[in-house]
Amino acid sequence: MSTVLVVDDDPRLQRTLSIALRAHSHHVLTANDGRTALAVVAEESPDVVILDLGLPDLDGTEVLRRIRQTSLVPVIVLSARHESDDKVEALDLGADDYVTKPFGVEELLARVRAAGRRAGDIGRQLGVIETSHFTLDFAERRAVVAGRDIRLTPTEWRVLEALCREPGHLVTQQDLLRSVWGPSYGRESNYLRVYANQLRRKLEPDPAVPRHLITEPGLGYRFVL
Amino acid sequence: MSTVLVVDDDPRLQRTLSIALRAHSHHVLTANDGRTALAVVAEESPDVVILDLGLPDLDGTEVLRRIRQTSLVPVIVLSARHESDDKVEALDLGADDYVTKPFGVEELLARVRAAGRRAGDIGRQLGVIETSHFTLDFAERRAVVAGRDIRLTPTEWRVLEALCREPGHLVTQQDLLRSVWGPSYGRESNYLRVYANQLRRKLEPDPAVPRHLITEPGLGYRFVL
DNA sequence: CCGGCGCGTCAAGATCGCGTCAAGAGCCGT
DNA sequence: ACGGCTCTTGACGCGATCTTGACGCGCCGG
Repeated sequence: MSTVLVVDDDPRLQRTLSIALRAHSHHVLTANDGRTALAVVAEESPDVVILDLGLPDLDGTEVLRRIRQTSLVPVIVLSARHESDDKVEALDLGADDYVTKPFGVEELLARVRAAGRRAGDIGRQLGVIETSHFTLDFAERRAVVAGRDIRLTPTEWRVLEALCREPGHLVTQQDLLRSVWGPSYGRESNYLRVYANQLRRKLEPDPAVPRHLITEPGLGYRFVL
Repeated sequence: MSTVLVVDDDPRLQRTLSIALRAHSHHVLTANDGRTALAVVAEESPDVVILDLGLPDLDGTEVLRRIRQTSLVPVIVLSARHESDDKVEALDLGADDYVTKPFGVEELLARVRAAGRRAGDIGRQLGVIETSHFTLDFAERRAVVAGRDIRLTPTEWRVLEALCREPGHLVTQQDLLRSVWGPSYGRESNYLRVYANQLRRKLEPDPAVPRHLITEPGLGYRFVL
């Protein structure tokens, strides 16, 4: 399914994890120290990294920092229970999750799946969305409506992204506001009405009778292909 | 996913909680004292509030009381004291959960998830309800009756939610009124008759002979599949 | 047979949410 | 500094939705 890099200097733990991960059909890479880990991340670009903070050569947080300089790969940090400061630091540096030892293998597997899923969701670019009337290329930021190139503003693109992540699904006003304008905009405002209007004018065949950008009164909007 | 407000005057605890919550992909807002907390609740309408009772300016219970004057947001109360009086008082004032310090971060995270679920995703838990004649998708707010998409109003959905929580079971008029129109509407009124009527017209094969939305005279209504 | 009670039905008025417009502020490149 | 493009914000009208009151009908007990 996915490639997981296990970074740990304890051969026993490494072995246990490898077996468990392979049993769940992950591809497993291993590294015993920080330098090797960095090399493997660079060479193989794994989908998930499991990183023990207690390493022989480099400090675990240092490894994490360097990984983050070049990669957004999800990192799950392992640490002994008492090193809570490390934990805090690791998460600040961009770890995606932490697990304190001792831990159950099942728990770790669940977190690997979760991390992979989160990354996949983020990484999954919207690519191209096509309807009978217009085409949206999110990667290129190009919109073609009825054969003509149309300019959309940055905010319009972001609204569309939030709506098109799951075509056909309802997106609540709150979700829309938060993913476009940030967490603080949880309440109603004119934004959505104005931008829904704007988008309909630019995209819909007949803005007065929306076919793709559907409003769900009191709830939010739905984008249908 | 959801926005959590952490109200605590201990910077260390605040930091730990923030990091843990962010690691589980919540948005985090913080407040060091009661006044700020009230302002943030009013301005940002978070999805969950974690409230420490020991605050510098206002008494924690007072903060809770004022939050409840304007908002139904789920509140999880933290307290160092083992005094059960506080616990009782807090729960009376409308706290949704109560955690005594010291506590495990995982435990708190679980309670945040639980609180968020109770409050936000009421519809989502119901999933899809299907009968021989119509299908209701509460998450997507879609109703298909005899193969056709039917539009239901927000209040109609809320009534259906209350009815469908336990298909086949009797739901009393009081329960219905309370869960749709709020705690103050314990008394009889026309609401239920009007909306039962409305729903039957939209959903029943023959509104004159209800097969799914059954009246229990003097008691309430029953939804049967 | 009669009267009360509870439910179904209807319709009118009040209210709410959305679409629309436009003015002004902020930002950027020139 | 200037001009153009965006974003923000307030105002307004309209249609959908909610609320409320009135009325009729059937059931049940007196």
